[in-house]
Amino acid sequence: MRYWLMKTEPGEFGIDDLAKRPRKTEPWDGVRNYQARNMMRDEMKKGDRVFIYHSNCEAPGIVGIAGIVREGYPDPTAFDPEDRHYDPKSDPANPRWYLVDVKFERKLRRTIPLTELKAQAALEGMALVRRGNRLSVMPVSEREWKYILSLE
DNA sequence: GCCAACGTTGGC
DNA sequence: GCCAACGTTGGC
Repeated sequence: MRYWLMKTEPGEFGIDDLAKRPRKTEPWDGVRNYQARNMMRDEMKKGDRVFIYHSNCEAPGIVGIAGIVREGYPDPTAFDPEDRHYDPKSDPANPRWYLVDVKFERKLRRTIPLTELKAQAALEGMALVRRGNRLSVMPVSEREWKYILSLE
C-alpha cells in the first residue's frame, strides 16, 4: 500500500463535500497535469491512502484522509464540450486524461496547516513544502505519513 | 489582488 | 529542439 496527497480547493470541492457524497465517493476529475495524470493512471492502487489537502484558501493545509476505491480510468469530463475541463485533444480511443475514485475516510482532528508542515525538519524532502510546487497529486512516504499523523 | 514559479504552446 | 510568450497555480 502506498500513500499520497491530493489537493483540492474547498471553495470548489472540499473534504466536507466528499463526506456528503453518496457512498462518500467522488471521481477525482479535472486534473490536467501530466505528472499527476501518470500517477493516477499508473501508480495509484485500490486501498492506497490519501491525505486531502485544501489549497487556495484562508488556511491551506491537510484536512483529512481518503482512500483509493477505483483505479485509473479515462476522465469523462475531457470528452464533454460542456464541461469546463473539456479537452478537444483527448481522443476517446486514446484518452489523454485519467482519474481515480476517492472515498472519504475521516477528517483529521484539526487542520494541519502548511505553515506548520513547512516548519518540520522531518518533512523537508516533501514535494508539498518545496518552493513553487504546483503538483495536485503527489506521493507521500510512509515515514512522512506517520510523522504527519503524529502532529494531529 | 499580487506575483513568483512553473507547465504548455507554438513559431522558427 | 529551442525558447519566448502565455496561462495557471497557489501562497501570501
